[in-house]
Parts: sequence; structure tokens; C-alpha cells
Amino acid sequence: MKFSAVTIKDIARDLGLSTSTVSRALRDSHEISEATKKLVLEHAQKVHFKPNRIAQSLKEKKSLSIGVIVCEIANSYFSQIINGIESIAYNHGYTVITAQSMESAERELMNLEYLTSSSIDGLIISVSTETNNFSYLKKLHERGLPIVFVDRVIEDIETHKVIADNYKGAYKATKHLIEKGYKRIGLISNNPSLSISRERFDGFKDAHIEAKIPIKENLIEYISHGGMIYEEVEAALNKLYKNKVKPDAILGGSDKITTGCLRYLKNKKIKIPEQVGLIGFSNTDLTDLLYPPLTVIRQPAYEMGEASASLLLSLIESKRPQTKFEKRIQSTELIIRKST
Amino acid sequence: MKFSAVTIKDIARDLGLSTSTVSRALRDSHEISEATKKLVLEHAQKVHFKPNRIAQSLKEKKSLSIGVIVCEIANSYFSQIINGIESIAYNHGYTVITAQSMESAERELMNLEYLTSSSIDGLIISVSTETNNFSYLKKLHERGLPIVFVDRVIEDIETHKVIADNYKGAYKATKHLIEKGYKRIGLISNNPSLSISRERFDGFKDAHIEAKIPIKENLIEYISHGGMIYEEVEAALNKLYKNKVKPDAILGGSDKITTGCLRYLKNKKIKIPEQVGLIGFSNTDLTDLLYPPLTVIRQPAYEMGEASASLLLSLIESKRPQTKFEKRIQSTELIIRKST
DNA sequence: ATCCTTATCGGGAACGTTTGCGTAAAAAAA
DNA sequence: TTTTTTTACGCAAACGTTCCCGATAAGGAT
Repeated sequence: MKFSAVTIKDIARDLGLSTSTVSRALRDSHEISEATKKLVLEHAQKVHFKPNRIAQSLKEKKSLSIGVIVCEIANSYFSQIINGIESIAYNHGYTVITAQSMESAERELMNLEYLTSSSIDGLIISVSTETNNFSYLKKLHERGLPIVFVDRVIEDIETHKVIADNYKGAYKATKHLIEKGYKRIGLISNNPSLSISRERFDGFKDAHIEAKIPIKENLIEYISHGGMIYEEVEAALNKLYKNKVKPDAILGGSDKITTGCLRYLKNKKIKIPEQVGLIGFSNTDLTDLLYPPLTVIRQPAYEMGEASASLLLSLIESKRPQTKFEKRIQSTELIIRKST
Repeated sequence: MKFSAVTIKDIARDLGLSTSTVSRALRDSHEISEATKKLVLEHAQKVHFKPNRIAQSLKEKKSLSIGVIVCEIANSYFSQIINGIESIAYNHGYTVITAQSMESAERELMNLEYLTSSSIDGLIISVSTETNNFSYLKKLHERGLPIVFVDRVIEDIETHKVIADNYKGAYKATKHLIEKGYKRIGLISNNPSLSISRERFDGFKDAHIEAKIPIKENLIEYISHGGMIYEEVEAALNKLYKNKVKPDAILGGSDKITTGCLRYLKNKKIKIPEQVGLIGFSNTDLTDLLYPPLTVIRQPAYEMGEASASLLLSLIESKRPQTKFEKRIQSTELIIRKST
């Protein structure tokens, strides 16, 4: 069952040339006469020659492919990031291989091993919520694998990072809630081990401080799988609602957490925004059609994907080992709707 | 900037063995003594040896990768299909390379050329709404590339096909609308060049025939980009509403079409389900949180992905050229909510 | 003692490219 | 004319594997 590809050797034989001449002609080398080049090019065209990328990779020690690991692609935020990555990568002749961690550190490690054994030239990763052991990633980085972090970064590893302005996003959202008169704001967040969680918490906190509203510890809940598992969101909210001080607003720390909250409140028939205000980070393009239309913090996912791909490619294609690294912070947008 | 991986040659040198012995030991050949195997395995472990997949591919003339082309991954239906594909592929040691056509025939062709030059071992494709020239695909198939169609199939090309039961899905949905008393049912569909459109139309038609309700031609609109472009949905609905006989219900022919309809009706402040019933094919997991909660036909996307991956792998790994092909039809589910 | 297995390993070619080096012939310089 | 340079091409090695073929030594059969 194969698909007999024509090789340089075939062309060389047909034309009575050597493989080196053919190779050079195809690569438009100055060492080859125009006449020969024309001959080779035309014949290559005729027999539908396509260079074998596998052989090229082996020779050049480059695979022309980059790996991308995100928690899941069935998530608007990450699929938008991937779209951004692909747009840049394809323009530069790179293949994108995506893998999903499903918020599991174990699966993430598997993917990591898998991708590196596929000899990717570089990696873009948004670590899983579960990940707290970076040693493998760190080792890869030390051994020279170009890595760019997107969204969920690891501060310890010195390389390019692309994030949304989580601090300001959470700050603006919280401030908005406070201005609307909400005073007991609950926060359902990803694990605090995640960079985005800490940044968002800081924004949440500073908006409180500014308004001189104390933060209540028992209105903050952390969950482990980014909202992928609804039961976790449910449990977190149950705890929130078991308190004597019930929240009058909720800030969702991720796309799935936010919609999970909505589902919970709907199940419990808690009225939004009358009984509780709901706001959250989200990139789905349906938030305006939900009931009620959701106030969200939207992240520039596509642009973040583009940025991380360009940074990665610059890393891959730079001759000398880079020492100066960027941290790109892209601004978030607060879209106010009916839920607050 | 490389990442000098340890090779079989390194191990051979370290251990004073030949590369062939090391290779055989790693592949657990019977020609190698247990002692040597143990020695090699342990040393390989210690130096973190990972076989170079590129070299293996070159040697074996297999890339252990499969290509997947869908219209876009930021679409629940397709991302669920991809998840199904990946789950099977990864278990068999295959890498999945996904590409998006964005419903453009041109981009689809580009992706096709790109993937085949990356020497994929097989292809899973759901053709774009724009595609009406299958010659390139057909040529690839004739030259021996294993192909499996999923969702949107090309009948002309003889190979495995995996589809949802579009006929019955549309039939059940239409019947449901009729039972609810709707009589002038509008249909917003993808291009009729698409297999799914024809199948769905047939179900739509037969439900009408059974109920002895004539189908009104001017209640049927076709659009070109699967709902990706909202303006197209808007234009189609505008035409529907320009008729003297206005629809009292609408059947959306795809995920994005359905949500596009909802957005339109909401913008026009047309009440659902009082003024118009809305039903549609959709796989997003937010349809229950929309306003109103949407009645949908849900397709077993994940399972379809699994099925197509297994069929493709069987095609790839079969020694003799296959002549008997399957068409798997997976049943759809009607989920009734408030919009009808 | 010789011959035949069997077990265990090494040599080397091959997969399709790219590229450094060598070398004829042609062109330019002397 | 001779010498030097340039042009245009071929040879062969290399990338990391796998695997066919031999080779060696030990052991058993004759």
C-alpha cells in the first residue's frame, strides 16, 4: 500500500545526470547552468516530483515541524490560539502537530515524550492545570529544545512567554462588579500553581483593596481541571453557597469554569444578575446568546497564537543561542452584557 | 540551536558493540543474548535514548503520521471528531497532523499538497463546502494513498466512509416540528453539492411527504461557508423573511448555521418558539444554556472520529489493496428543549 | 576427529537528501 | 601560446535506522 513517490535518483537516471546535480538544480544553485536547471525543473514538473521531507529532515536535522500542547482543542480559547499558530507556521513551511493534555500532567508528559521523539524543532505549550513538576520540560529546554510558553507559563524556565493581561483583565472585571454594587465577590479559579491563576488573583485582590473591600477567604475556591469536569465546578460552588456569607457575584477563572457556573446557577434556579452577578474569562463566540448574555473578559487568543509562533520560529532559526527573552502581554477586553 | 539527541551509534560506542546489535537488542530480537539485551536496555534508559522517528520513517517508508483535514477546529463538532481520531491514532503510535480548510476549496488543496509532501501514511478528510472538484483527491487515492471520508463524503471515491445518520436526524427533527404544529418549515442548508446536505434534505422532504405537507421551495436556502460567515446566514434568513409565506420554524443545517439563526432571530427580536421554532444540527455543549435552550440533533462526533481512525489504520496496515469498503452510519440523537 | 547446528554478534548496504571536495572543460588572463 | 581562473558537474560521505548476509565460537552429532 504505497504510493510510489518519484525521487531525485529517478530524475537523475532519466536525464543522465548525477543526483547531486539534480539536487542542486532543484535548489537553484549557482553551480548549475541555466540550461541544466531548466531541463531538470521541467522534468521534475512533468513527473510530479515532490522532495521527500523525511529524508530532508534526516539530513538537515530539522523536521520543519513544531509541537503544540494545550489542554484541549475543543475549547474556543485554545482552538483560536492554534489557529493563530498555524497561520504563521504554515507561512514559514512548518507543520503543526497538536496534542492535548486534557488537564492531566500524565498525559502532558506522554505528549511531551511523543513529540520530542518525533523530532519537533520547537514547542509551544500551555501547561496543564495539574502540572507542578517541570523537571522534564526543564531538561528539554536545557538540552536545547526551543520552547515558547503561551497563556499558562512557567516562570522558572527562561524563554519567550506570551500571555494575556490577566492581571488587568481580572482587575477590570472585579472593579466593574464593585461599581455595579456587588460586595461579596466569589472567585472560582484554576489551581494557584498556574501563573494565570496568580495573576488573576492579584487583579481581583487589588481591585478590592482599591475599593477598600476586604477579601473573604471562603469566597475563593480552586479547582483542578480547568472546568473540564463539571462536578468540580459544582462542588466548588456548593462550598461557596454553604457559607454564611453567600456571594452576590462570581468571577469565573476560565472559559469552562464560567459556563460551568452558569450551568450551576441555572440548575439551582438562582437568578442572574439579580441574585448573583456572573462574569468570567471566556472566548466562546456564543456568550452573547446565552441566558443571560454573559459579561466576559475576552483574551486576544488568535493574536497570542501568532505571537508565540513568531517567537518560536525566531528561536528555531537563530544561529546563536538566545539569551534575551520577551514576555509579551496582550491586552484583554471587558465586554459588558446582562449578567452583571 | 540543536538538541543533540543520543543515537544508537552513541550507545554502540559506549558499550563496545555494533549498531546492528544495539538496534536488535532494542527491538528485542531473538538473535541477541539476554545479557546483552539487558546491558543495552539499561544503558539506553540511562542516557535517555529515544529512537529517531525521522530515520525510522525513512528506512521503513512509513511516517507513522496521518493527516486530518476539516473545515475548522474551532467548531465543537469537528474538534470532537479530532479527539476521537487522536485517541485511536495515539494508541497505535501514529501522529495526527490536522489542517483546516476554512471551507475554502483553495486552502483545502494547499493543505492536501502540504500533507502529502509531508509523507503522511493516510488521510481523513471532511471536504469543504466549496469543494466541487475532486480530481486531486481522486488522483491521490488512485496513486495509493489510504483515505477515509468522515461526515462530508465524496461518493465517487471508493473507500471507507463514516457519516452520521443525517437522513434520520433531519427526518426526526422535521417530524418533531410538524408534530408541534409547525407547518411552514424553513431550511437553511449547506451547499447541495455536499453529501450531508442532500441526505438531510431527503429526511426533511420525507417527513413532509409523510405528513402530507408540501415543501415550499422558497423556504429553502443554501449557503456556501457552513455558517462560518454570519452575513451569509443573515442574507439567507432575510430572503426567507421577505417571502409572503413566512416560516414558522427553521431547521439549521449545521452547528454554525443553527447558532447563526439564533443570533439573527435575537437581533430581529423574533420570539422563539412562539413566533418561530428553531431546531438544528449542533454539537456544542452550550446549547442548553442558550436562550432559549435549543432543540438540537446531536451527532456522535467522538465516535465518528474513532471509527474513521480505525478504518484508516486498517487500510494503512493491510498488506493487500482493499477492495471491500464500509460505509458506517452512526445514529443521531434528537434532544428536545425549549426552542420548539 | 570431522561435520553440522545454534547462538550471538559485526559489516555494510539501503532509505532520499544535501554538500564538501575534486576535476574536467571552457573561458579569461598572461 | 601557456597559465590561471571560472564554470559545471560527479563522487562519495553523511544523517540514524533496519536488516540481509556473513563470521565466529561453542556445542552436539556422527
